[in-house]
Amino acid sequence: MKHQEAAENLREYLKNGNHRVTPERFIVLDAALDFKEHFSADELYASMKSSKLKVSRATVYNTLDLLADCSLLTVRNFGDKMKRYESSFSKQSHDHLICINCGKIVEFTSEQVGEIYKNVCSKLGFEPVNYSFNIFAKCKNKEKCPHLNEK
Amino acid sequence: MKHQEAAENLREYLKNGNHRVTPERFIVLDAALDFKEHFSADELYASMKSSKLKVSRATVYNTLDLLADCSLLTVRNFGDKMKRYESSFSKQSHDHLICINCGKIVEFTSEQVGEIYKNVCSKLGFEPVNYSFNIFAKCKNKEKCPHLNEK
DNA sequence: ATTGCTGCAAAACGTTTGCACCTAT
DNA sequence: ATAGGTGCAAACGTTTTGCAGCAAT
Repeated sequence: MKHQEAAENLREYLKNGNHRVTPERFIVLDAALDFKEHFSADELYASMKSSKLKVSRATVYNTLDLLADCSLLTVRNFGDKMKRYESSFSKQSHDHLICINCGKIVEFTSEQVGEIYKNVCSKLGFEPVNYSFNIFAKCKNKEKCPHLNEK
Repeated sequence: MKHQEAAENLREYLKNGNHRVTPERFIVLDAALDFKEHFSADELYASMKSSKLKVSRATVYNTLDLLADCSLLTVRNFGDKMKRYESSFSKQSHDHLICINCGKIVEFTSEQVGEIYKNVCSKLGFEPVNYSFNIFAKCKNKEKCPHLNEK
């Protein structure tokens, strides 16, 4: 258990929610928090598989939902068909710019967006839950795009 | 051909891009622009089918991509697995708030978001292409959510 | 005549589900 | 003892693809 604090949070959440405290859930948590950057459920599953961590695909998917529910992971949607997850720890809140040449994801922060988010909710009479702000853009010199030839 | 101006744009785009000017493409265009609000590819296909418009599913999917490429349609992604499209005409640019109780989509406008979008791109050295700003929220009184029992 | 487009069905893809077994409570 | 979770494979829903025939150029 590399991520003690997160594990404590998870344990708490499980107990309060009539969920069982199973070893698989902590294995997935550890693997997810180890994953640098954003990952999809299947990427995590594949990575765990190759690390000989024996948790089924269904459990990985289920557990990721759970970890998102208890805010240990944040869900991201970059316009393709896969959900992405990222650790909620160790990083201030941020948004994403996706390069449409190469798929590279650049993170940026803007406090203003968070304010707009709250203002819109209060103006429309909704309780804020979450928001997603993604920018799609391309390098100004297409040829220079550092990742253009990666995929 | 109900949407003359759009059809002209499409014809232009097709000719410039080594695409053929086929009747199917204009049928899909018309149906798409007739569709109020946001729609998925399959919703449009189903609706066209029940209107006896005989265009295959593959052609609907291909044509929607094409129409998005030439900016007659705008692509939206609301965090579920389906892409949504909407007419780029007749509406000022806007963003979306999605009710997580009922799925209802509320549109709002904020000029500030557009500015942030451009600023971030120029600061990071990217050419702006597009952005998506989605707010996920819920009605303050869950019981009152007008669409809660719809699905 | 060429080559891109269409329609159809089949495949692909990420994700969810059904079910029998297991295990935390 | 009993929900709830797990693993596996099969199903799912959306989208893409392969291919033979067709039609715009």
